[in-house]
Amino acid sequence: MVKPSLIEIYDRLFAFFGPQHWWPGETPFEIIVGAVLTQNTAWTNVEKAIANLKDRGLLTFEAMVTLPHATLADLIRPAGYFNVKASRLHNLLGMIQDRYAGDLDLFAQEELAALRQNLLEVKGIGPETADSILLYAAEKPTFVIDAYTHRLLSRHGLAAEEGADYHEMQELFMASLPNTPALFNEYHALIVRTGKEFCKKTNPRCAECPLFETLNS
DNA sequence: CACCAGGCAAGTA
DNA sequence: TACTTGCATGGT
Repeated sequence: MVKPSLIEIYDRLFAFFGPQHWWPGETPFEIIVGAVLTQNTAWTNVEKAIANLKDRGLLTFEAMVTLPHATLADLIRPAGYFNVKASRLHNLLGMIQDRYAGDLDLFAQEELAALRQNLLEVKGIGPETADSILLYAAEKPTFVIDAYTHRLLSRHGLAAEEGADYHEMQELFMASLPNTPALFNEYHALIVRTGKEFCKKTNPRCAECPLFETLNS
């Protein structure tokens, strides 16, 4: 098997699926909330939690930052890990309140490296959640590595080994592609789309995947 | 019924 | 450093 380049993989996925219009959220604030809620959780469950907040008019920074823990936890219950995630959301909103006066425009104007550092200092925000927020809510040029990306690199023999860590995989993408937010946005979205559609453990459809022939050529 | 889903932190050796 | 475990709901 010949190892495909990351550019070739992108081209095949884009040709097959077309633009994905990510993140599936309407505002930067909704994207930030969704990024925490989707941690190790199916997106369909996140949608229910977001709807609970939205239906009550509580999907705003001001409302959520002051919501009692128990109330917030109850509203986001469908997303799972609700006690943990309520704390994580409050930790994150607290940091944005303290450092950026609760102003997401100000937040998004911060420099990439400093913003990433500030996000990672929040308890409950790891590299993937931080990068998702940076890329999709603040449009910073950073690449998101998630479980689907890990499987993709591993399956195509592109990961260093089974033990390739987050930073290594991120470097692989960022060293081989133009560092533009629009490209990183589309590429990650396409990887998730492909993973959901063709790589599920239950009912896999590998042979129909746009990367199948590349993989077996 | 068992397994899985767009992580992360804390504990153990 | 390298595992292991807790956190939890809803779909298949």
